[in-house]
Amino acid sequence: VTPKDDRPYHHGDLPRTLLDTTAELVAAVGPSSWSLREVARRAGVSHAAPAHHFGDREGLLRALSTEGFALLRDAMARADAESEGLPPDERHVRQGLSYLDFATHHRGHFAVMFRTDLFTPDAEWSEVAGAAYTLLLESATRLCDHLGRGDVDDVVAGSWAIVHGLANLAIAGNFGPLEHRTPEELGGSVLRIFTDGLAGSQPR
Amino acid sequence: VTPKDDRPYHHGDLPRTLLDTTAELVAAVGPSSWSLREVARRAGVSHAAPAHHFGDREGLLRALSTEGFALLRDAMARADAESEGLPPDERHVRQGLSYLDFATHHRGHFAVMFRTDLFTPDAEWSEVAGAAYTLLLESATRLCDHLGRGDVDDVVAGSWAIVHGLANLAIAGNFGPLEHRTPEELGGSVLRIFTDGLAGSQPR
DNA sequence: TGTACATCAGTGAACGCGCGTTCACTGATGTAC
DNA sequence: TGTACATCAGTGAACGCGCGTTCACTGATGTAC
Repeated sequence: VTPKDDRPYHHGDLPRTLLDTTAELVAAVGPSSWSLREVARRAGVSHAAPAHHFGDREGLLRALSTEGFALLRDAMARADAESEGLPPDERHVRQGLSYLDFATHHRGHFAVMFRTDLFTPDAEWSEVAGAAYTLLLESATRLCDHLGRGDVDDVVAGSWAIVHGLANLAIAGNFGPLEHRTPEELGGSVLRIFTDGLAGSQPR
Repeated sequence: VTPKDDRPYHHGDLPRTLLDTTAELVAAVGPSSWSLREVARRAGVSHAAPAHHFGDREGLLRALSTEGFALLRDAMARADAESEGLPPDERHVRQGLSYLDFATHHRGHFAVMFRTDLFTPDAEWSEVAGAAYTLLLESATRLCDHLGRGDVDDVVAGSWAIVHGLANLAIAGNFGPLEHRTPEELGGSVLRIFTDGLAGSQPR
């Protein structure tokens, strides 16, 4: 099926195109200022077309967020699988870097994912967001077991905050004199300092 | 001067009221979805009044961001002053906590401060944002000197990311099972793990 | 193989709405003399 | 102390605009027989 022949009436895969277009537009103007009509315009369909697949504005936003968490979950799972056999701290660092990589390369999705003030989460969203969180929790737990620490919460909060914060600062672009370093470089260094701290001190 | 007597024609200090109202509204609906007319409505003035003091929408946003950086700078300077005499790592932690405290208690300002995609920075903005950054840089440098480390960039990026990330996650409210801990508690633990890592390992 | 018909995808006109900005205005204040 | 006048703060009507949503429609597809 190749609908390349001069704009047929039926699009081919409009839902896919709409998600891609929305991600692009959100990356450019933010998760609030995009409009359904602009998405339709860029996708080359009438402004009423999106309603057929996503209901309304909120539905499209929810779908984009859900897709984002699925992509993040997959990226984290991949990092986990590819680092099998390495020490828990190294695996934890690599998982963090996969988060950072996802955030900087899927800015539209990332900008929307946590914005539950902009859409009402449904069952699918909760499931897939929970799955991503579970991967983080498992890696942190493994690391704590390895080090004999009981403060899993601190490890989860710390590693999440590091990569989430770096991602947001890098995306905002107000990173001051740090802009000559890539987020990945900085992320690697900072995460390793953090895991060094975990290895070298007791919870207090 | 007490203009309490039944809504006089002149407001008293409308610019102040407009900034406060905008901060509240932005905290509630985000840095894009607020409207000039809603601000005026809440401030009890006509919708054309804000233009007198801030020119246009962008001007009000810029003023709010600038004020935010001034408040942050003051909070960080206070933390610095109050921790004089303590070891550099402890002082650095306290500076970080002052950032976290500022962010969670001035959500309207914080939501706007780094959004230079929404307004064009002017000289005053650059000065005051630079002043806040300088305080961070000085604290990180002092800590590095104390520990004999050369990677000031990593220390700046790490501590900033930790508190910036925690603040964003806490504000977004999708903090998962971590919600039973306050951002300040978590911030303290995480920052100390980070400084432990700085003390216990060499830059690599 | 052909035809009728149900289903689905996308259209385009219409609606009502809240928005930012402009502009001539009016009310209040303060200063010069 | 009083008066004229300039300046400043806030008003309210008007404008044009892009928006999300609704709705009757039309074009395309696929299935039953």
